[in-house]
Amino acid sequence: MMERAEDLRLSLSLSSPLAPRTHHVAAMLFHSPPEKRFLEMPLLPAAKRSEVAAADEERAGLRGGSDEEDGGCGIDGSRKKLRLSKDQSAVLEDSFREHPTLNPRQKAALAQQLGLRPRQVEVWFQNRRARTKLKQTEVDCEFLKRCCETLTEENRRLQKEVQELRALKLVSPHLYMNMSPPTTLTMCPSCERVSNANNSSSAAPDRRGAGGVTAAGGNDTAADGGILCHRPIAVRPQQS
DNA sequence: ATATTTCTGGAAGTTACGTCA
DNA sequence: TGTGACGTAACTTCCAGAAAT
Repeated sequence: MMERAEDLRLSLSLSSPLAPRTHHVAAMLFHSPPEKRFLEMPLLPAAKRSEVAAADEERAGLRGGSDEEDGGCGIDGSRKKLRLSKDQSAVLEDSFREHPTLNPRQKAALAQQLGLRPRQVEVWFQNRRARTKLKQTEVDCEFLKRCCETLTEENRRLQKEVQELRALKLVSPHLYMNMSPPTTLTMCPSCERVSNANNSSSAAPDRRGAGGVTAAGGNDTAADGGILCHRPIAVRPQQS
């Protein structure tokens, strides 16, 4: 069904330029036998090189026996990067949707099915998880940005309301005391509990007691421009 | 049963290649 | 034709949990 990896690499340069850019297969540095890799990474400390050699030997068991000769590095040690075919990408995507992480058995089966080395399948899944996470982070970031904008706007509106009430209190205290309380419903941004200024025993209980605070009392709610948490913003003026 | 070492696999970050505008 | 941006395969390093000693 699938071409062998060698064939894919062979067909790389012949592949259609219209093919999606996501379809790559890499001929990896990892392909090279350990001795060759040491020549290719002279800057690696000796201790590190033996570590890599150990890892190579360890992983060799996972690889097919024909991997030695198809190392992806040129004579100059440069990496070659090849494309996955459409079919390979589709299969990998399907598999990823089913289970974003693979156990060794699944990895080996998938590798065999696609004509890739298990290591390539492993890398593809690692990168795919990273891309998914990055995308999700972007989405979350966008969502939080919108939340922030909404709250900023709400805060601005409430501050204006407080200013108006203060002004009213100064100009006509009698009217201020007799006015019906604001009907604004307020949601705490952190706990999302809604409080109704007309009902102090609303969904968000005010732990500071029944008295509440006056809008002009210099409390630490919207009047100060702070974050509103568990505190009703619009409160009934205290009756004297 | 507990402590230490080794192994294993994933996340995060980086490098480098191939493609396209 | 050269170049920079971009996507992504492959790599390195670090870490946590499991397995072995």
